[in-house]
Amino acid sequence: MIVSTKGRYAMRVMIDLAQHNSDGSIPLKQIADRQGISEKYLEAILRALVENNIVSGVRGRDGGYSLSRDPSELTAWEVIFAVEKDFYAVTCLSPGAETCKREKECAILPMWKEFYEVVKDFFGKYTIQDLAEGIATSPVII
Amino acid sequence: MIVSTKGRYAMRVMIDLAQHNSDGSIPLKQIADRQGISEKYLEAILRALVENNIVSGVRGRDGGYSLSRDPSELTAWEVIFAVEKDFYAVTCLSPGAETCKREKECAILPMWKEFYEVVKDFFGKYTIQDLAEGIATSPVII
DNA sequence: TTATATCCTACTTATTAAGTAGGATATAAG
DNA sequence: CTTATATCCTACTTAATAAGTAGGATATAA
Repeated sequence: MIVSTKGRYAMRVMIDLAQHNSDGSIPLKQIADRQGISEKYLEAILRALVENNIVSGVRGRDGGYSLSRDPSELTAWEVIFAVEKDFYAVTCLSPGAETCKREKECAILPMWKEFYEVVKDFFGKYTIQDLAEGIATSPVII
Repeated sequence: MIVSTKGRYAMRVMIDLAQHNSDGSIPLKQIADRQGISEKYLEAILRALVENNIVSGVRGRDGGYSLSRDPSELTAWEVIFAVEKDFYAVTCLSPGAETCKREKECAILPMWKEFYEVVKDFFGKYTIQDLAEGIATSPVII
């Protein structure tokens, strides 16, 4: 599977938060109940989103989570990239990877590089607002 | 990582076979040596390719592997899809998945569906011949 | 002070990726 | 018909990641 449960859940949480964007901070428990996701697992996902400045968390009574920017300013790419482990095409392109000896003569590396850009652009063009409003159906699909 | 070592190796094997396409059947050992990949691991990858009618294997003396079609008729998509476990966007779209209860009201499913098509089209437009000839650099990358 | 939250560290378990071992089967040549 | 050379096939092992859990520290409004 290209996108794991973590990425999938993260997207659902974002849509959920967007749909309750005017309600102030939403407690984790509420989201978990609505989405049918384990509280503890959701907590880990939300932490990754907080660390990447995608949502902001407020502690204590009346606390909870909310989008850190307007949903029209947040893209699916940011969300997926924040929670998926190494969302690069191949290991060769991961920042942590040691430089490959075959790199210069590698006939396929340009394809992998382009693929990363294509994926980034694809998810980058979907804003959370679009998705929350249900405008995900694209004319590209036949 | 979106594409695993298996998919990466499979692509390298295909390029290798394309570059030795006129030499008849190429023994596994030769490919493994050239590509620096473990023989036994390569064997598993080649089996998947054989099962998907992408390469054909000939047993016995003077045996080996060769492309089952002209490299211009083989795409990166076929190769990657054959060796990667479940190369779908999300579990919801895997043929083995039970039908999701939220499917009708799911705001994100159309995006996942479109993503699968985008990935398929992207790798589908690269033929093994293109890659073997080193025509992978695309004007799309800046 | 207390109830309600998020934050943080450290686990456990399941699944997949990655790699290995050894024998069965086919085939061309001597 | 024997032998060397291959692929085929089943079944492992080990490492890494995904998925989920537990429990306490910290912050905050009433």
